[in-house]
Parts: sequence; structure tokens; C-alpha cells
Amino acid sequence: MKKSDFEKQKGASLSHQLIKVGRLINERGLAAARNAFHIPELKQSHLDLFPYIDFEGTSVSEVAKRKGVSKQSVSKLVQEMVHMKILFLKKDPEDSRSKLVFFKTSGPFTIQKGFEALMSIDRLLIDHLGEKSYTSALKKVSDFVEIFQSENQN
Amino acid sequence: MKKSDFEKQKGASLSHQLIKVGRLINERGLAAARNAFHIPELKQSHLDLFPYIDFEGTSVSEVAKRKGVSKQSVSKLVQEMVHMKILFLKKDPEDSRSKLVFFKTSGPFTIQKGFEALMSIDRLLIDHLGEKSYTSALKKVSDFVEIFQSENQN
DNA sequence: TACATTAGTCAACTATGGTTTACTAAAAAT
DNA sequence: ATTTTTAGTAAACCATAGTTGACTAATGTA
Repeated sequence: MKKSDFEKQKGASLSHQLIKVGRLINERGLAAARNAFHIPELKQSHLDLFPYIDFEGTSVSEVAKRKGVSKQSVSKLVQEMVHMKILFLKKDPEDSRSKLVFFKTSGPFTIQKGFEALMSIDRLLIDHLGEKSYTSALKKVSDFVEIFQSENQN
Repeated sequence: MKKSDFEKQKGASLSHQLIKVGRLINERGLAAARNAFHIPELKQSHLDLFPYIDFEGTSVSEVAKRKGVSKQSVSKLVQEMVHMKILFLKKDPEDSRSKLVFFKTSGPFTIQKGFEALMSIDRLLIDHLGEKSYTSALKKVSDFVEIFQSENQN
């Protein structure tokens, strides 16, 4: 394999490009979120918890189960986010052992601001691609996510 | 913001979906590469070096500069990959301080096998999307990469 | 020729994001 | 009622991926 083939192959792999763009966006997303929340201590690991917390509140154990990590590690991250005033806790009325985790929806560090940060990146994409192209790309990429989440081997 | 809005917004963000699919593919890519090379010790950090090594050979310092990390850390990873027989070193005839890093192109652990591993993931995508759709997706995603690499701020 | 810079390495340290072990308290099962 | 399981936490530990500082040897420059 010659150099030119190598370079060609790298650019020609959709997988490769998807990994790359995912990382680039993630980098920006973290920066944007830190900025939105005015919290430089916000780390990747904190953001990674977001998708597993429902608006109706989710217990620490449930978040851990969904994410596939120990509840100890989730517990620590949640406490830090409570300190940062991004989340708050409420006793589960059904089970007094359990603590439900919620997003703060008022105050300076609401989840809405986090979304605005993410959306500013989408804004950039829309500006470059146009609304129509953005929408069709979204559909396509969502299909990819579907494929990789449903496929178990290969 | 209600739950339904939240879920809708998450699914509707191209950024979010791109981050997600990138991670899912990366996960599979690492598994596939470990398998291709029959080297369970192969780590993410090793794979991350690949894009910075040319077929004509690249010095440790140059790889470090390209990747934006210290040459000490690159040096260590390169040594490990030499042990794994993925790379080999050759003295630079122009500068006897410098060591050029090359991909092994013969033996059991060639870069070709690494590509086959990555390509098997692309195969999966082609099977699900069809050739035409794959190609148009590739073009689109490559545009995204371009956007995020060229844009410096928002 | 002497001095500064660069390539590479080693060892010690650091940050991150976990896990494992050990514990308390509440709930569920027998 | 006793035992077992579950929720949460704290502390110690671990792997990964990097940094910084100190050094050698080769190169480049005044």
C-alpha cells in the first residue's frame, strides 16, 4: 500500500470520518457547556451523565445501571453536579433509601443553557449546510446510531 | 421544558447524534483492531497515533508535534507498538539523533489488517444503507469534518 | 571552538474516570 | 422476626494517558 492509497483510504472511510467528527464536536460541546454554565470544573464525565437522567427524576442506582458503571462513581459525580447547581436531589417518596436526581430548571445553571450550548453547534452546521441538508443528514446519522445500537456483533 | 421536549431535542440534534455514533463506531473499531492484530494489549492511545504516521516514515518528534502531545508520551507508545510488531524504527540517514517510525507492511500484524478491521465496519454500513447512500453520507460527513477543522471559533 | 538547540529516553508525577471493599440504613423475602 | 437484598456513600485502589524535569547525544550557530 502506497502513501496515496493510504491517505485515500482514510478519507474514504465513513467510519473513520464519523469517529473524527464526533470527537471534534465533542471537544466543542464541552467548551460550550463550560462556558454556558460558567463552570470550568465541569468535566466530560459530568456531561456523560446527562443522557441517563430523566426529567421526572432518576435514582442514582438507575443512572448507574443505564450507563453501565458502578453506583459509587455515579454517586460522586452527582454530588459534584449538585454542588455546581446543575442537579438537585429529592428523596424518593416511594423508597426512603433512594434519592432521585433532577435537573435544575431555575437558577443560573439550568439544563436549558446546556441545550443552548449544544444548539449553537447545530446552528453552525445549519449555517454551513442549509436547513434541508441538515435535516437529511440528521436522519441519516440517526440511522447509523440505530444500526450500531441494534447490531450486536460483526 | 417537559420530558417529551427533552427527548425530542436530544434526538433532533445532529451534533448529539454525531457524537454518539462516533463513540459507538470507535468502540467497535478498537475491538475489531484488537482482533485483527490478535493483540489484546492494543489500546486506544496506540490507535490514536496512526493518523500521524506517514508511509515514508515520521520521526517521533514530528508525530508528537502533529498530535499536539509531548514527545515523551509518543516515544513510549511507539516503543510499545514496536514490541507489538505493528511499527518498526529506522535511523534517519539525514540526522542521526532522529528515529523514523514506519508501519510494518509484512509479518502477521500489518497495517493492511488494521484497515480490513475498519473496513468491516464500513461494510456493515454499506450493507444497511446501500452503496449510493453510503457515498453521499461520506461526502456529507467529510464536509462536517471540514467545518469543524476550519472554524476556529463560533 | 564553544554554546544553544533539538531528538530521544527515563523516571516521577498528575488528572481522569473509573473499580473494589466495607459500611449503614431501608425494604423485601422467607 | 429474621435474613437477604438493595440504595447510597466513603475510602482505598487501579488503569489510562498524559505532563514535567533531568539527562545524553547529535546538530546548528555565534
